[in-house]
Amino acid sequence: MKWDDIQEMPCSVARALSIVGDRWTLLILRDCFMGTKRFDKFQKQIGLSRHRLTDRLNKLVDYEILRKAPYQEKPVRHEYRLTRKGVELYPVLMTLAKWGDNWMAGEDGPPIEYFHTTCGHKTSVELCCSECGEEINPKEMIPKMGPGLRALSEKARPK
Amino acid sequence: MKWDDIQEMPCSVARALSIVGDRWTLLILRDCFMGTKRFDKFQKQIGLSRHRLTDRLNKLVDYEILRKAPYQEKPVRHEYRLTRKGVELYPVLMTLAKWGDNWMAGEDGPPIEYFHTTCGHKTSVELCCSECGEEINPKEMIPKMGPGLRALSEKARPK
DNA sequence: AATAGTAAGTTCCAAAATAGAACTTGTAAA
DNA sequence: TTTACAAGTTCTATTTTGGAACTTACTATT
Repeated sequence: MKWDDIQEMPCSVARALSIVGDRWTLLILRDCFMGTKRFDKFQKQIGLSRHRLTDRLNKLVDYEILRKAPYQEKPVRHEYRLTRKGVELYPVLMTLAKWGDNWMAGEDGPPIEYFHTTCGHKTSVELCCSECGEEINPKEMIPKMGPGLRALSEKARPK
Repeated sequence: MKWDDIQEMPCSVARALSIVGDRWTLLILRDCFMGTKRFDKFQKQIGLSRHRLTDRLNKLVDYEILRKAPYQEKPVRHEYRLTRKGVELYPVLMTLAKWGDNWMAGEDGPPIEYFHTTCGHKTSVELCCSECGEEINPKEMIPKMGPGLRALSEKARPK
């Protein structure tokens, strides 16, 4: 199985990972959420090769997760900004960060803490049900075949 | 920057990605949450090479995200089960799935839908503040230096 | 006018990671 | 005796990556 084939899987996790599931992309997006916008900043903060960075940024632009916006003429220079599609990856990064805080932080504690300006408290994120608002326990979630899968299986045996 | 160095970064996202940030690991864990436990099942469902699968499963066992449990003697066969540390990656997978549903599903709609047995509704997941319960908007979250980073900067200039 | 600096890349090559197929081990069933 | 199964291991060709040097288009400094 080649990496590009992952995108064809009828699975939203696989499809998402086909874009962000490599070594660097989520680190680039983490930096975006911290305000980084320019090529050199990404390169210094993340420490990946310029070659790879070019690649990844282009891919993110192709998929409309970032967009290039000129910030000067002569010579033209662009910065990379999150689109709405990109901003909506925030929960992925925050849940990763929370897991890292809980399981990888060592005895010094988490490197970063978060404050929720809306309520004024030091906070952490929780995954909640959109309907009842309760925190989600994996055992209480039942996956069922959705329209995407049904459409596929109908194409497979067309009557 | 080599991939193994990522783990040393004072960033919980980077540390988490040093374990789960490769092409296959999160797909393996997705299958775990769907109930897959055995080598051959993983291999067939994901389509990665046996070699890679061996590697990734061992890594997940080393990091105590999965553990091996014997399910027969003669010959001894093991299955792979999520530990608590592993189960706590559920929010990462669900936020990825939600993003994939929203942005990668095509016109047939999401392949899988979820039902929350606790409240009985078809649901999707939301990221909420642990303190006030409101849904989180990235702009309302302020990152501040935490104890992990402070400890580091004190080691850097000892007095 | 010459030199250095900056931002955003591109080119090149050696090294590392991967895919896919074949092989191995221990066992049971036909 | 042959076939099948589960869970790997070994092998080689291919792909991806890291890192350093180079490029382009400008601005600032000497």
